Amino acid sequence: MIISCIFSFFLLILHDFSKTFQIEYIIMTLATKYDPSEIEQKWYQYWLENKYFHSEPDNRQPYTIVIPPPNVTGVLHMGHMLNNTIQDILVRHARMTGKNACWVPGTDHASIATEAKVVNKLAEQGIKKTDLTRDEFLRHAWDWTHEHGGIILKQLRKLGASCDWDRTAFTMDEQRSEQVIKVFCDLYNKGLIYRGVRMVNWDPKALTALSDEEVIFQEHQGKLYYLRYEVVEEPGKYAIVATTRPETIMGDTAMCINPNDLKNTWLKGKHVIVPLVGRQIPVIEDDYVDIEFGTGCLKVTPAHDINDYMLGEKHNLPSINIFNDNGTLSQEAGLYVGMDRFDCREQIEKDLQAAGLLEKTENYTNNVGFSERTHVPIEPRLSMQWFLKMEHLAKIALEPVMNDEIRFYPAKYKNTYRHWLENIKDWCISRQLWWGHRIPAYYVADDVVAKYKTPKFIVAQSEENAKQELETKYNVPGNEIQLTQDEDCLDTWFSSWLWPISLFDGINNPDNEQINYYYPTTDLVTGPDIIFFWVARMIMAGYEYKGKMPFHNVYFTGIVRDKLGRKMSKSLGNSPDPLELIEKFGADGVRMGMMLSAPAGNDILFDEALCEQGRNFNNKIWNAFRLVKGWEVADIEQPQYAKIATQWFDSMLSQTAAEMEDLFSKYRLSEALMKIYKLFWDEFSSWYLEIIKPAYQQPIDIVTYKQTLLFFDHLLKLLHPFMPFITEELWQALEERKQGESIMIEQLPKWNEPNVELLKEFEAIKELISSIRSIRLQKNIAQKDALKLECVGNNLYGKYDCVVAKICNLTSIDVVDTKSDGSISFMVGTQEYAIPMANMINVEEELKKLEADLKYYEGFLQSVMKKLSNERFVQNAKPEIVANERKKQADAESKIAAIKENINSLKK
RNA sequence: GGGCGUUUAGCUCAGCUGGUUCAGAGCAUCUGCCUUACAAGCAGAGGGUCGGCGGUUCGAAUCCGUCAACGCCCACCA
Repeated sequence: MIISCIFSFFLLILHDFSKTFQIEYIIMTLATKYDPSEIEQKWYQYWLENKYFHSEPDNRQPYTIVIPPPNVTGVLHMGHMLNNTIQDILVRHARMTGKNACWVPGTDHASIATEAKVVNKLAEQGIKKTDLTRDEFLRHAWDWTHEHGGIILKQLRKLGASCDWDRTAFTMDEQRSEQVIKVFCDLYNKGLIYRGVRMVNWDPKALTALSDEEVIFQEHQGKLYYLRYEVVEEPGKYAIVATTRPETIMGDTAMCINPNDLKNTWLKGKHVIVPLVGRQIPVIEDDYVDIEFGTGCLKVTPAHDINDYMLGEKHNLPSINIFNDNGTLSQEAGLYVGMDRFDCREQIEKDLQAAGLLEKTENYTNNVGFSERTHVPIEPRLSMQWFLKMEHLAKIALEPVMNDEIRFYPAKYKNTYRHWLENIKDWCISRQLWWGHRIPAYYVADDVVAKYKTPKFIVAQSEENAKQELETKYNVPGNEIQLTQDEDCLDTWFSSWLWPISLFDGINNPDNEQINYYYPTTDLVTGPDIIFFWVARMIMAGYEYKGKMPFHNVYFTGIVRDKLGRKMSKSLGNSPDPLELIEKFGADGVRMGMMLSAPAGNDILFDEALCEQGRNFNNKIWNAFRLVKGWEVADIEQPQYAKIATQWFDSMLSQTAAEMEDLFSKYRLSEALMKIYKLFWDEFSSWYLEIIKPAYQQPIDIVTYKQTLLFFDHLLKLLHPFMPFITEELWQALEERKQGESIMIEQLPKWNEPNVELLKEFEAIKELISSIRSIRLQKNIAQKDALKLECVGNNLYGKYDCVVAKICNLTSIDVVDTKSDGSISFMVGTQEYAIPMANMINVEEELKKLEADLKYYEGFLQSVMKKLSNERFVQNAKPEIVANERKKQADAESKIAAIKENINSLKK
């Protein structure tokens, strides 16, 4: 075998040198560093031109993702990068495994956020929203949307996102709007939507009601104020009330004590005077009051606190609304009129102090609700709003997630989901905003209501329909009908929850080909922060309107944080600009950086170093390509080492591909990426290519070459979903390609059955080679100085000799009974090897090493023996475990014997 | 106040139903190399009582209990 290796080596040397220049030319034309900038642009354009992203129903299995629509006027941030990288990987992978993949992009009108942006922009131009009519304002908003809308989608293209852009939708485009309105009417007709006065979360900055989900509770360092309320019936005596909000005393309509509170019994049936205000209010009793808190006296302000509101209802208290909608004090307050609520708090503290009505203050931390969008403290407020009853919808949405019909990755969010659904309250769906879907309720003039006994309003898909209904159902003559549409618009999420259906026109046109083919969608990739806002509600809408789940799987990404674990934020300045990153490391590099540490559900600690690792990997691939394409090919016999290497790598590739497929099915994408990373870098580049690499200026045999190109092709395909650009560039250059070919529409190959025995043996060979390299390093023997290898007793891995000889520059590999004097020996498994080292070994050093080895193995043997001599172990453990221990024992014993022999021979 | 989760090498994380894939991976570190694909690289090496304590078991990173630290979600205590 060695002879045949050497023989082919001579053949190589004898080969014609004339083509050397050509080889060097090819290598020179490719830079040593991969430069992604032009390449990315070029291939994205190519993909678009060839419409590879576009999908239409056919007879293949569909694979569908709907994008979580980013805000229409938003810009790309790191969260989007992560989220969309994952989606693109899934979509590209699906495309390459025979599915008809469709990734539908779009944007969200983001009612409150966009309206705020437009208001700000107008303010910069000196225009106040209140000076504009609704139509005028909306015109500005649309202008703004057209100007900035879709920037974010353009940015996604830089990332390589393979969205079907022909399907780009907007939550407020005509088709989507029509469906939203239709659903509203339908739910109203089903009795699930109602209108009423309720305590809601009021955002005094955006001037709108919010849903419970849009309120974020945060700890807030405040004060607890102890106020003195003089008792009417006992002048000069005071009841002390502890409150965090002294500015609401103008709204007090009672003081409440717990009937079982002995220390406050004296207040029963009495009245107290509200400080500063001077108004008398009754003392009422209710179990709700916590005797231990403060003084046990609670001021009751039914208009401005949800609990006080409930007390007010129960005890029939009047309600005084002391705030305007913007959070300033109203006329009804009587005092501090027009002052902001927080200024008022400060002022009232001073005034109470001055009046001697402030007993004391204490530092106090409490939970304050803030608006998710405007970040101002929420004001609980009584107002007329539209609500959606949730009981029925929650019921139909719970089971499918709990029984894994819809799978959550990671599954821990099932608990969160269940808890929310089981404690759900009705959804406040009206917003006092203009930018959004206007509520399709049409108010009938009062006289008409009286005259024709019509309802006060008609809910209908259009004004026209409402009129018709009045005419036909209530016999109102058309010329008497004057309708005014409700001023409010709908919560943004009331359109988002239809997204997987409305994108395929499934509400308007419930039996169309598109919805029938693409729905239910396959995967949803989103953040756990919108599990209630969006995920749960889409599931509700899915079952309510399609009778089916909206998606089969939900992949929850983590939050992107900086490497110190802090959330990325503008104020911290720790959020890199994604486009700059792409410029610096290439889209493929950044994609890899995102994926390297992004297991589902874990927050990712983003570090530029990860993108650098991604870029370095690109470079590695690039250079491997340069090497392979730089070879000159000759029609010569395939060397044995190359034959073995190709067999081995074929198995390695098949095995890894299978493992990757398994990881994909579990949504463990970062692990799949790590698999292919190691396969390419370690197994392919460091082992395979190094083994088959012809000597300098020698050609490679055609069989090995072709096989290598095939391997390269397969590796690129496995890599493509993660790194679409470089893989396309190299795949196109790998062989002659026709116009219209692309790696992204190629299918993954059918893999061979891996040869497990071969893989196992090859690992031993790697260990052998590493050991020899290690000896070279220790003994400072250059690679060019050839060595001999002796196999003591026998040669277990003889068929790989040509590989070892080539890589390690060995002149011979011989089986010997006793190794040469002055040789260094080592073991690979149970096989002992020796390298003759004429005069080069340091006996003392070797002895030291051997003795350390001996000590280790003796200790190891001892622990094995301890187990084996334990009767209970031998009795209870599974037989194969016991057998394994016995094998360990035998191996250890033979190693110990070999080491002892070595020591003895060295000591001679 | 309730619920969930996390704690394994310097960092980020894998370790399924307890025993050779059990102490792993990538990065970082250290040593030697500008070796003719790649210094954005090559070769080699060193790092951990698996958060603490207790229990179950022949055997525990893995199961149970408990404590601690951190994180997330939910909740109307002024």
